[in-house]
Amino acid sequence: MDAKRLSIADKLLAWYDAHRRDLPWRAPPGVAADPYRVWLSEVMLQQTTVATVRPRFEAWVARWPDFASLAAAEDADVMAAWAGLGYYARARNLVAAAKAVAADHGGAFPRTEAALRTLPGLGAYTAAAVAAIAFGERAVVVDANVERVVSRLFAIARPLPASRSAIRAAADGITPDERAGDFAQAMMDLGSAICTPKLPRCLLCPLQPDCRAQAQGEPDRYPVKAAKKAKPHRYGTIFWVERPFLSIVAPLRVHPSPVRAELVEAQELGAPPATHPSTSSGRTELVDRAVRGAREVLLVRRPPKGLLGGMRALPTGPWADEPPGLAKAPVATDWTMHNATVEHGFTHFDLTLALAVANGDGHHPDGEWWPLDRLDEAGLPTLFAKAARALRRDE
DNA sequence: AATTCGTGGAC
DNA sequence: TGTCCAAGAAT
Repeated sequence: MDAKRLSIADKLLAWYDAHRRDLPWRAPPGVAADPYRVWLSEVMLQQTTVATVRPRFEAWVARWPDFASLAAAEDADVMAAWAGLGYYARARNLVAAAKAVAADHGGAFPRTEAALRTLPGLGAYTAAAVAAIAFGERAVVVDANVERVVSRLFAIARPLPASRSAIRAAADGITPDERAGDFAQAMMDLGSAICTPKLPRCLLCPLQPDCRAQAQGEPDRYPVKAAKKAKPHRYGTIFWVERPFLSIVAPLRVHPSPVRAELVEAQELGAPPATHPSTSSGRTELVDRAVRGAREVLLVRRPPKGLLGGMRALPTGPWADEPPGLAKAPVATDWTMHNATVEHGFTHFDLTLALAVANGDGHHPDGEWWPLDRLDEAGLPTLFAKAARALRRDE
């Protein structure tokens, strides 16, 4: 058999049949994929590693197994479930897309790349990937793996992102009419296991004879990338306001926390309170919490768009080029500056946070008093989880 | 076209 | 230790 007669797609698909990864969102060979799982996994995997996604995907589908259940979910629950995964617009768009499917498509998920592309959170890559993997449509699927593999195969020297159109054209040229979904996943498995960014394993590569970069001797020179900008450093303050779980009742009627509201209401009605969403045993636990002097911390909901948009959070002041101190503190009170600071790196800037601590009570706009011993259930982005950890450690 | 969106792991 | 990077999208 003349290897030259086999197309790149043929060789890659043969390699895939022998070496494909077993992933929870992948149907076994010959079995139709579940579009919901394909879509969810593709969104989770945007700029996120398989190792990070795998357990989060399992937990997610156990809680929301299909489009209908997700469309009916509470926004706060969905955002909390996404906490720690980053790029939180993905979670907002996930719910919006699930609702759009229910409202505009009669509950049926679109099956073509063009129709998928109209859903929020489905861009060029994800629409093509879902169309190919879930529905068998021939679509040109270009992610960072494909960019790397293709730029090496054809030794595309122009730097990214200017080379995108050439890479796409080259990917189109090797995408088969049949098994386009397997081909896309094969490219990604190859990029993950063989055609890696550094130290590619060319000796194991089924496409080695076809690879111009390998022939040139320095495959890891591709893809060439434009120089990146320097990251600015910014400063901010996190405000930690704490109060006893149950002190006095008077202010609570006006500005109750969910837990307190239920307790007060139950006292008025002479009935047991409903179980708080974050508790499991109703009045017993509420009373126990009060008796043992449990404490609560003030949380807020960040604005729906922008950095950490829509997420539950600790109150913060502005980000600035210099430490902003107590600017925009949520309450006028005596603050104690904590010794340690929290360092956090975002994609486009690094942040140093000071920690201001105070005792407080009463009303805060959009505020929510949260039981300290259940803070892990609040769904805080990593930045705030770090701050809570730093304060906890020192108590 | 260039920015703005998180986070954790590999090296 | 800092740098790079990951199944990108929206604006």
